[in-house]
Amino acid sequence: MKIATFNVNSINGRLTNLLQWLDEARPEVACLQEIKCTNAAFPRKTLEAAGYGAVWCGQGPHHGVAILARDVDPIETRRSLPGNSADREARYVEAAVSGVLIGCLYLPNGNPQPGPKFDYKLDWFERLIAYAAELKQTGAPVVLAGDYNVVPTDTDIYAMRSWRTNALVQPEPRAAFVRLLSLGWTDALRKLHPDDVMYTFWDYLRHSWSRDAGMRIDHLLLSGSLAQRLVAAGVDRNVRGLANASDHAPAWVEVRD
DNA sequence: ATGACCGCTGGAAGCGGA
Repeated sequence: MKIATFNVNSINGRLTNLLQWLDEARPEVACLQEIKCTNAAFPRKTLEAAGYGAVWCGQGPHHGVAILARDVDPIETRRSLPGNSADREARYVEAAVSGVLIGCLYLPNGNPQPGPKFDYKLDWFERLIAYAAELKQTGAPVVLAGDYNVVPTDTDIYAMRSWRTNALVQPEPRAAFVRLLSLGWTDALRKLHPDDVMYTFWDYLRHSWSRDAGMRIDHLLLSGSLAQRLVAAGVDRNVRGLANASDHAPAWVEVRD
């Protein structure tokens, strides 16, 4: 079973790229972030024609998440992260697919920092950690996949010089990421590729793609029972180099059925 | 490196992104 995560940066603006990637990579599950559309504007029929059922949580011009599943309809289990009923941003959706619980998340960017947006990021992270602890205790096979907006270590970024004050590399979110892992979650790409450069994002600015000035901010975290089934993990880098590309590339894991 | 690049809304220029 192949499970992928892909920040598409507008699902309707990226539909051709998305369909081409689905056709080539053929993931059983695809977690999407930044779909940037209302619930009504989600391209359900087009994806269905391509063989993918979907659940989605849209919001209009920003944010928005979705889970696609090949040949089946995902069974929606959540459409927000618990812990703050006043939080209206569309950043979490969850569904069961073929016996695996899929959490698709879009963690707040947090810039500029310090400031209210950074506080919101850290608060959201705390809620995620609390909920991840609950999920872990169930013992169910779970993947928490998405755009975490955290560069875990300095080896996950091409250079620190121009990013040192950026919210993506600050000690607080990095410590939160470590704390999340320490609950018993496995960073799948790092587990199988401990020393490799595995960037998932290249800024549109400064010719970042052609210089390979990237960073790893999209992650797939596996619960214990799912981590034991992990057989492969990677990044579909080529997707970033295509015409009209998102600034992110898909990351994926393969787990034994 | 004050900058750039992209997508959205609205129908210009500003916001959000990372």
